Amino acid sequence: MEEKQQIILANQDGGTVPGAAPTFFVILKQPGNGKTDQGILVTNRDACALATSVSSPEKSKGKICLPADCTVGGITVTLDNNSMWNEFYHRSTEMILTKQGRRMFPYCRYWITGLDSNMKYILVMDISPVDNHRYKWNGRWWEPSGKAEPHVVGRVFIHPESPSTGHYWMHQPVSFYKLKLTNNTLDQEGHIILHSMHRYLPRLHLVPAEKATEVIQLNGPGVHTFTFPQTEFFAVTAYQNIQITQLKIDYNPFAKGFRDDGLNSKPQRDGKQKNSSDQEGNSVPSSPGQRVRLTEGEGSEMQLTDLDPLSRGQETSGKGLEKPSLNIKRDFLGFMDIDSALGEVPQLKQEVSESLGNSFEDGSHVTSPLNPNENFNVVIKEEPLDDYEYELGECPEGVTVKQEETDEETDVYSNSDDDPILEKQLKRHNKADNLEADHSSSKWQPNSPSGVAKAKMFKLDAGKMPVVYLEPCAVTKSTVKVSELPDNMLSTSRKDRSSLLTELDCLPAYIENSNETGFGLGRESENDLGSHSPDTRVVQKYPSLKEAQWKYPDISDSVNTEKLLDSLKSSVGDSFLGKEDLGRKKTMLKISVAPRTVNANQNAPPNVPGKRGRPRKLKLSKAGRPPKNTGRSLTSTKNTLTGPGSTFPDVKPDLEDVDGVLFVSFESKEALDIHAVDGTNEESCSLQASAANDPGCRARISQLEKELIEDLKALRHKQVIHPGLQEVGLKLNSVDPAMSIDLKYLGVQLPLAPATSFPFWNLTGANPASPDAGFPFVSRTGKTNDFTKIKGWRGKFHSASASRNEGGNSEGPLKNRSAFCSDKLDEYLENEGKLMETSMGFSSNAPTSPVVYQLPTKSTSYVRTLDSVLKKQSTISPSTSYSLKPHSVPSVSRKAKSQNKQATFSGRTKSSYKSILPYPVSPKQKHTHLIPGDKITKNSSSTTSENRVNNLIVPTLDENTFPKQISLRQAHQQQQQQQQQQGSRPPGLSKSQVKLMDLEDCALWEGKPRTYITEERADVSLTTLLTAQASLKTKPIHTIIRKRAPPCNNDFCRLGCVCSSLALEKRQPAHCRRPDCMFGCTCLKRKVVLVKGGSKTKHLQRKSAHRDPVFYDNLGEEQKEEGEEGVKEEEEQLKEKKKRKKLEYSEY
DNA sequence: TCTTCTCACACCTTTGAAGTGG
DNA sequence: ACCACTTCAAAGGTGTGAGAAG
Repeated sequence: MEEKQQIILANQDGGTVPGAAPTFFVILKQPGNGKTDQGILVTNRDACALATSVSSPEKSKGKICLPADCTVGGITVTLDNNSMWNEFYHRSTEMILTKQGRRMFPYCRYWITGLDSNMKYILVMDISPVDNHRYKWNGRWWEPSGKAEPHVVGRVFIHPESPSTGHYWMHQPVSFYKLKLTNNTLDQEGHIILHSMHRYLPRLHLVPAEKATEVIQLNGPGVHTFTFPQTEFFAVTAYQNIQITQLKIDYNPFAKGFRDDGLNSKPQRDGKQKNSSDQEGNSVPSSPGQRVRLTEGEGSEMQLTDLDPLSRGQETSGKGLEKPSLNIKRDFLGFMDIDSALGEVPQLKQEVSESLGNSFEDGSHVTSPLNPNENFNVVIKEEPLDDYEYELGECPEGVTVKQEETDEETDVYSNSDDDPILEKQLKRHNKADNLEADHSSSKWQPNSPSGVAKAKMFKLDAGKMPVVYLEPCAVTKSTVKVSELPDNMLSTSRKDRSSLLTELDCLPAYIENSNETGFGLGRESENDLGSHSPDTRVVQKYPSLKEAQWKYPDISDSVNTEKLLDSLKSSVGDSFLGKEDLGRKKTMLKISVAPRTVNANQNAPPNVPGKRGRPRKLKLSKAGRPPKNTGRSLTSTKNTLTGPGSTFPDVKPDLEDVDGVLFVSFESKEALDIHAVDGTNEESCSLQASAANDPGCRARISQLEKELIEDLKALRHKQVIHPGLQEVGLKLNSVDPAMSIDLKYLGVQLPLAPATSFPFWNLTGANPASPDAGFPFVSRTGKTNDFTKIKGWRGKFHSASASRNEGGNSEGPLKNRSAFCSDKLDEYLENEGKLMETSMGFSSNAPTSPVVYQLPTKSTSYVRTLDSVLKKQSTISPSTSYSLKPHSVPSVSRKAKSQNKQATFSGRTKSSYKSILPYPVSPKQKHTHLIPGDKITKNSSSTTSENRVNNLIVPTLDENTFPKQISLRQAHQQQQQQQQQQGSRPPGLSKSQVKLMDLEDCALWEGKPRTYITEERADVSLTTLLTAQASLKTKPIHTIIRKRAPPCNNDFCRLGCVCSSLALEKRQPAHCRRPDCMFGCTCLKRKVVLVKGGSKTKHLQRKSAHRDPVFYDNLGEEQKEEGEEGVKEEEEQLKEKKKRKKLEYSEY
């Protein structure tokens, strides 16, 4: 078959040496500089392989491994993924063409050396037809089948990071993985247009940009072209050779799903590949198992089992195969692993590479003037076969260019004459300065508003070489020569590590959005210019790589190859010459580079290295993810949440003030399970200390544990209702999971009141395993209410539960305990209740005892814990700490910190009252106190002023700062007691604060809520706090407050007096006011507060954000809803009367 | 009828945003 | 506020297989 194939090829190629691989048609060009004997150096093996190469069966190809190096003019380009290419090449590489463009796999990735570190280069890749034939797959190999269709010239791929300095190019692999192939001749995306069932060879053009003028002739001086025969491929729309398919599947990470171990593994496909498998089985291992998969990124060297030793020796690196993934880093690491045995570069090898690289050197185009000393410095990029009839219609841009171009370059283009262009090129080099000025002034103005770099290749006339334009970034209105780029762009810093960035910036055109379709037809747009090769950055991190990167294979084969090629060159070269004469096409590269300052370049957004990913859409909200405005959700959540410090269920902490708020909820079964499993035993342990004072407590705890366990077993969906809620008759089956209900209408106080006041408190509070699942979880930042989204939530919950065993009331052991578990909440509540009980009995002078149970300070807890809050608050000024009574307002700046233990203890209570009174005027303090408000502002989009008004004017008892179960009323009583004992205003309180407290007390005793704001009170507050915001005084805040009944001490109010609520005017429409309905008026349904994110979240958040967490019951909302809000709520209330109020305490 | 091409599909990787926590 | 890290979903790459087109 090989011979047959050779014959076919020879005949088909006509004029070529029989057996000469088309690959060499492209490559070989006998230099006219008298270096003929150095012509193409290819080993016999390679020659034979090449002769039979592309279309020959794998068996013949399998014996060779084409060299990875190609040296031209002292510049060596190494095909980085040579092994993979060879493996594909052995099976006749195929590349899929799609209408939208398909990437190459393997793609071309090179290492380059020998460049001038300071000089800038532009890397251009094009794909040229290997011959003038159309091929077909006969089931075993490719065979010519007719004449090729006209090649669409003018499509090139300019490396997105061009131009960059040689230093940059040499310090990292140059990848062209973004190059896309298409068979859509009308493609406007800038992809390279190929024809299916044709044979192509990629070419790398290295164009010096340092002194290059705007127009660069690709076959001009200084331009080096490198080709690698192994990169030859057949363009197809569907894979013909199953082996190629398998290789692709094996090596391409995106095809992982089709691997044998994958779900999509393709069954053995006989198809067209009738006998090929057998053939290959003998020659080249094609099975994936035999190949080393680099997809795993292990960086292991490819095992070239199918290659002979010589071939192996030619591998540039152990990692010959391109890893399927684009993970450059891994690739790079793989590259690091080089074979030291390969050592230095033999000169002979170099020559071979050079000759390969010079393949198309035209006899007429000799050495590059830039490199007169180089034997092969002149690389002539002629179309391999000029007999192609280039499609004029596909490249009409030339006209456009001419129109745009008014300068001398335009003329050059239009002339498209070899000599004139070359001469001009040379002239430009000689007098670059003059030309630069001219060019810059006359350069074609970028039309792209998006600043996208566009590469255009124009086919001026039939039979003439196209001209490549780099459309400058639209940012710049005038283009400049590459040589005119600021020197600082080449600064040392850039040259080194930052070279990438700077270099990228140097090319204004390269922007990710480069692929504009609107550009002219035939425009050579760099579709992916904007994208950056990921490789680069990785490599830069390893500057030392360069030394190690080079492996020079044994060149023994190359010598033979050279001889062989020498014999071939004459015939081949002649044929090319003849064709070239017919219609030599010159590829000119016009580079229009916008002048940039260094800074501008560095700041160029489009070329951010490492950002090779697609631009991401701005997501307003992700479906599967909590909306970013978590603050709102938090607010809403808090709106319905009842923190331990809240006296009334509906009293929510400020949105921001997560501190001190205990969010106890189970949003998932896992959490519940954890709780159920761990909490039982742990709870008892943790409560030992707290219950130590109460001998009967343990027994009760044990009993409750059992009950809870039974409940867990019995209840559907493992829903466990908090005993406190059970007491009020709440049933889970009547609860809408998506909604929560204002508990105050249920008469439920969470945390529940002390046992003395509420008989069932002990029961509830002591319940170690009481699953307070009804509390929706809110993350620390309030961004999510799904604790499963918290990193390591599982472990943390477990650990938190486990930590319970450490139990005890001591602060230390409990620090790391999570507050998410309801058992902890119960524990906390219990302790708080006891504390309250105790504190109420204490003298007002006695400092508040610390909370027995302390929550984790930080880190392990995902919410701000009470402990952390208290600690934080404990750092408040001594004046606040001195205050013995809980109500003392910390007017003193937090700067003053009390470190004494007593201060810490009292700080908790103190802090709870800190918010009761308006904040001090001090801006700093204000700021500190208003932090919650600020957050609210962020989250709820409320204006700062509004927040401040709400936070300041409304005497807020920040739930966060008042986490304990102590009710405000109780606290106030304590305060009163203290005040009575002290007989004077507490130290640290300003007169205005004291006055406000008095007013508060007055309101209370007048049967109004403590938060009742009289005009006088509002004035005082505003005067004190909002002097700078006089406008806020205008807000009729005081009118919002509704009357509230004083504590009634009625039996039916044991869970919390609802009389005041019922007495409220606002409540009338929402409640029948009948005591029978205190747990939930079915007569007049009260609004339902949405806990979990929903449409109402926003609305509720806003309200809750401004709410006084403690004193505000539902009235708080009403207060907020002055004006429109008030009307709205009225409507809402009426509307929701029909709804059934439900409280969610379910876990799932 | 055959070859070639197109398209939707499932699967996969890549990537950056979002979120958490120190 | 910053950073490191994790998680997630969107975007896009990939080959497949049925069907269309020639």
